[in-house]
Amino acid sequence: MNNPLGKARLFLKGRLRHALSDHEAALLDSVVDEGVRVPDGHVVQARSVRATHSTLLLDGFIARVIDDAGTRNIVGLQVPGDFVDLHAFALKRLDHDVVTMGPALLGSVSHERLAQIVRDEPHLTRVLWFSTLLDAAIHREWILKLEQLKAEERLGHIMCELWHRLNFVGLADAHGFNMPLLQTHLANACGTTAVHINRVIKAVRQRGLLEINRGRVTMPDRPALEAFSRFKPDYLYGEGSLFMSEDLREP
Amino acid sequence: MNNPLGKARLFLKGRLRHALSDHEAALLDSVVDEGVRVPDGHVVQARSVRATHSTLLLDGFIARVIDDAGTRNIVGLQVPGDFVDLHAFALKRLDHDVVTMGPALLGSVSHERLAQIVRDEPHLTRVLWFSTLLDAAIHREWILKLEQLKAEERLGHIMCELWHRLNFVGLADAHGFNMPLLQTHLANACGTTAVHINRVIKAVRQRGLLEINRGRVTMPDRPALEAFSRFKPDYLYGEGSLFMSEDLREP
DNA sequence: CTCCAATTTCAACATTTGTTAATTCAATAG
DNA sequence: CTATTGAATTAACAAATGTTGAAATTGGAG
Repeated sequence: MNNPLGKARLFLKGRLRHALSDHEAALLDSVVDEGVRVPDGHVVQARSVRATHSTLLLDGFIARVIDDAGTRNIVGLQVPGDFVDLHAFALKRLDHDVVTMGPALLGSVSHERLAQIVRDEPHLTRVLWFSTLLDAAIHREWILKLEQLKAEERLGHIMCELWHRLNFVGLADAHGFNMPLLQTHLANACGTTAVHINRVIKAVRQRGLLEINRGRVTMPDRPALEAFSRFKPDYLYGEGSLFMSEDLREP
Repeated sequence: MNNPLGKARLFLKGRLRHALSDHEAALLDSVVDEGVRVPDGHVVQARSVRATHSTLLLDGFIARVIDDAGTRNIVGLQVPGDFVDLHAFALKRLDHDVVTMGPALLGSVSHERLAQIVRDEPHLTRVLWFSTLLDAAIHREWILKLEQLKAEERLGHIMCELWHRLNFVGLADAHGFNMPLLQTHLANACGTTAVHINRVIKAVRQRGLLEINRGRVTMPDRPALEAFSRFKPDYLYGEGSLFMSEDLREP
């Protein structure tokens, strides 16, 4: 059953969780320590600081943040089940900060343990590698979104993405999801200003596509929102998607 | 000497080429086949098609392209020495097309060989993993650039990035570099239109910061251009940079 | 050389987004 | 309950970018 109650049970859930053997799932679970609760704004891994551990997000939201000349930019978002700074295992120093958005529960794995896995578990290594490339695929979709979409569509797109990612791990419902991000943060993630994101939120609400208020996102007609935002979930490599790497199953 | 004349000699040059032992450099070199010359617009790896090989770019330029609703968007650029679709080894199917910009020379490695490396060479595996995360770091910087910079600065930023990446592999000179991208392509990579990129090229030329014409990029005052574009090269993980992972040296 | 096609350049106008500043609303401490 | 603070909302105006259509330039093919 792939250790369904383990600390790492959400890792790659909805993607290719079944690519892990029972042994691998148990091993992964055993190297994650007990979760630690941290408050809003906690810096999980700071830019340019030598990393010795990597963090599995067990509960809550995390943003990848780059502060530059007084402006705070969000270059990525992570949801429960994401190995948020596995990148730091190979890079050792990150180019950005990893920061909690709202309180969160964090599991930690030492890089010594990860190095053992790379040495002894080639298949699990490929799965871990895969999970970091999933982040890269999401980065590319954000680039695409920023290059070709207007602010209204960008907002819709990011909300659709979050719904799907949360749905993989069982945290979305038919009408939306809960999310601690403020309008300022949405502006930072959409490459626009707080004033403009407010205009845009109002506009999509009036279109009947999306409602956002105090921690709750409501999607009255998600298919319509996805069409409006030109959102297609393939790049998330979910189970059964066009791109999913079923080949990783074979150890 | 890390096999200085080998096919893979440009791989990670300027970054942590010295992280590879002679054995690893020779091994990497041995798994790359003879280079194949391909023309402009050649699709190295198509979106959603099962990949069986990964490609090392030996000469020329390559773009990561996502076509969507008639528009062609460039979500990444690759230069000689880049393992352009190593991502496809772990993902198996890519979310984007990998396309040559101008004629190019391509080396190829089968995924069977890569799987052997992952099984038998944990340190080399980490270095290959690192190289894909370098792409992710560049993706994040593009997101940052698109979120916070105006078109003039975006253009300057992307040109500074290319200069540094080409400089790592010895293909930049003091005053600029050669590049086959047309104004249309620069527009596609900056998230703007061909008409506007033309305005912008004119503007930065008049500022005395950058000249672009028929395949040649000239930077009369690169430090000034970098300041104007808010470009800082750390995220490229070059030798001696803030973020470079010197720790990967230890096998 | 001449012609042709692709690329670059330009102008006029429309739309989107940024900026500044003020106002309203919501949550919480006391 | 009230005061206070942070967040959300709105308005008016400025700046950046998109759109359309045309003209100029360039590099090759013949």
